[in-house]
Amino acid sequence: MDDREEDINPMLSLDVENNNTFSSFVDKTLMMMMPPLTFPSEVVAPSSSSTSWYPESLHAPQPAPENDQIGDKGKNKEKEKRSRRVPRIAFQTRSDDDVLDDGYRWRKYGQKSVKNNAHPRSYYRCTYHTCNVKKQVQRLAKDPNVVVTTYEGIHNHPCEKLMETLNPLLRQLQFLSSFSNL
DNA sequence: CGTTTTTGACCGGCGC
DNA sequence: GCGCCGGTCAAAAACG
Repeated sequence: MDDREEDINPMLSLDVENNNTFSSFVDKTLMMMMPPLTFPSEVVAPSSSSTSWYPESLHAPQPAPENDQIGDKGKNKEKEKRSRRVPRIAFQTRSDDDVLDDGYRWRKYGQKSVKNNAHPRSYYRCTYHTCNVKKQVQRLAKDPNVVVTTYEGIHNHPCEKLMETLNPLLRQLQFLSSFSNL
């Protein structure tokens, strides 16, 4: 059961310019709308790989990574260890605030300094019991005004805040539609 | 008093 | 093997 292909959605990044504009609104709305999807837990569960899941652009500036040709010196194993990479999404936001409110509740579980970066990187995990979606937040070494938030995994539960705002509306809808039943 | 943050320890992968 | 690096754990502190 291990060799499900995971190369779906390797990396997607958006750039959001201003924090107080429509694009910011779209950003947040996107974040709130994504989760209502439900997945079998095994899709979200195993994140055992400790390989870096950060976009290359966030690592120390290094020369172009050649091609996919990896060390073919001698016998290249070609084992292609198929690191079960979980879909990751990175958001860049120009903001003074490190934590943008995406509607979920997160518990911080670590913070590390980043090489070549004055600002640390913070690690968060979704607090919902069976949901181990993770995200990390850091500032760009160059241009510390930009906050990069990288999400890993897909929430297997609805977003509380979404429901909070949605419930009154649904109630209202229900109420209004009750008239058409008469 | 339950939950979250802080922070050094710990651990696995990788390059030398 | 050794040390660096990135990621996680967990105990204690902080918080509300």
